[in-house]
Amino acid sequence: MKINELAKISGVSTRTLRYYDEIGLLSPAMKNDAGYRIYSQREIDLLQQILFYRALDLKLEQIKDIIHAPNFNVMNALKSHRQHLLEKSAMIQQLLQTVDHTIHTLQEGTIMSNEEKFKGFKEQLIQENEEKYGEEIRTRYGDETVDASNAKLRGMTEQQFEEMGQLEQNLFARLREAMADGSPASEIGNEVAELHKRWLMFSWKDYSKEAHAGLAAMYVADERFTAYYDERVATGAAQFLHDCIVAYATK
Amino acid sequence: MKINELAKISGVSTRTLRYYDEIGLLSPAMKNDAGYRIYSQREIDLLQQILFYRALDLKLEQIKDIIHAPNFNVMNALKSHRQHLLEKSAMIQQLLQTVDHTIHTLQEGTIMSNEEKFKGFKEQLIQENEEKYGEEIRTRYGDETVDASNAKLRGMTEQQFEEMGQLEQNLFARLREAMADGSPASEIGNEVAELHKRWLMFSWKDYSKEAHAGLAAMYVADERFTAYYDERVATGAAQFLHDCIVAYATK
DNA sequence: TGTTGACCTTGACGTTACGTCAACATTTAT
DNA sequence: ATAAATGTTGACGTAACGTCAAGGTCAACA
Repeated sequence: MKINELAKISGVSTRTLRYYDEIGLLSPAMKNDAGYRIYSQREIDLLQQILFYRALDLKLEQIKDIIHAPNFNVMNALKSHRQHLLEKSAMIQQLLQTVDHTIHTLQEGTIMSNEEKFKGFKEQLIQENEEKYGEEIRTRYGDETVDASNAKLRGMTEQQFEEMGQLEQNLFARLREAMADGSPASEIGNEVAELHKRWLMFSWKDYSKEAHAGLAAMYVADERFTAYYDERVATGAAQFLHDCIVAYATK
Repeated sequence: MKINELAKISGVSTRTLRYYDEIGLLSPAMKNDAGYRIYSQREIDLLQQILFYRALDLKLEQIKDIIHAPNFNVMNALKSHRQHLLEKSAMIQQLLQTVDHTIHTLQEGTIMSNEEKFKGFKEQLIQENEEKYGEEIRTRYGDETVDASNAKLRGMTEQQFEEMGQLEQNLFARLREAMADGSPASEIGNEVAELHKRWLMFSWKDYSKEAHAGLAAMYVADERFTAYYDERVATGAAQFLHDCIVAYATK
């Protein structure tokens, strides 16, 4: 029986059979004068065993031992292989959990575990931006603006990111002060608008007073924006910030 | 920051960093006059993202897209990766089941599923042989005989195995005819004994009339042997076969 | 100033189980 | 006789690095 016949009845490629010969896993019974590999019934049977163990995902080296070592302990080999599979399975379950968590996080913007830290945080912010305001922003300013914004956010360094956070805290504080002061058109109200602009510039590629005022309008029109500031600063903060920005932008 | 520093704070090898540079996944910010790779804060951040995705078992090519393609859909990538993991997990569960089954089969010699086919069938037969008659045969003829028999059976080709099955069918048919004829010492009874001898030779290394007669004695003494023939041929078949063999062996 | 040692570079091989040519020999069919 | 099928060996490619090897660079110390 020549190599092609064996390949056909066994379902493996001729390359595979040559490779098995090369590594000494399955050698032909003989070679004829032309150097052709000639296989006999014995090799068919051996190949069948080989394919059985290969289907269990054992390494060819291991199979070689099982098949050719006269008193090889197959049971031990299988048990250790079983252990190996179990470990692999456990790892995949772990990976699945992490992937699921990441997907969920991207979708819902939930709280991150410490492990996911900084990177996860940035991704979440991008996602939140997109999901919550992406539609409005896209409608108002076009796709390019949003994508560029996300890309810029993505490209931020950790340091820049921290600066952005500090700036926002600063904004919150000044906003509270301005609200206590009473007038959005005051100097402190002006400062609030400027802080907001600087904060915005971390993710905006181009700034315009119109766009700034447009965003401010959303701050009072969209309850999610409103809630964000009202929760973090004080009730009415979103409205007050809006007023500051409008005063600043029309100044 | 030179390559060793980045390697140390990130926990990857310098080889890995050079490789990432080579494939364009993470290039240093610049190279100094000596050709040293110089990394900046930006690369630290990128590397962090890379390692996060790598931990999810994504291919570096995929990570490259995620990190560098400006509007790459991370969500889709993760979802397809999740699917991939699920499939891998299913396969491993499948493998575990097969391995467990194989281990169990080796241990207990239970019935095989069709999947395990020929190879499994041979193993099972050896196992059955051992379990059912191993003790008696070992006692009567010694371990060598049994082990050699099993080894011979194991070394049989599929073709030989089929021949053996056909021979047995033949034996059954002639046995029925001989029983109808009435006398175990007849010519047809003689033929039955010869067929049984040929059948036996598939697993016996050495044949002797004494051993053949000894086995025949077991055919009537041991209910498991008796049942085997009585079920497959006719009631009293084991006894009749015994008589044929004795007549043949003492002829 | 020379030298040592730490650190850097590129280049290349090894890993696993084959797939995929390529160049050439042989067998089989027309 | 010739074309088609089938065989051979040889070599490269795959994924993500580990592991030398040969040689350049840099800071420190005698």
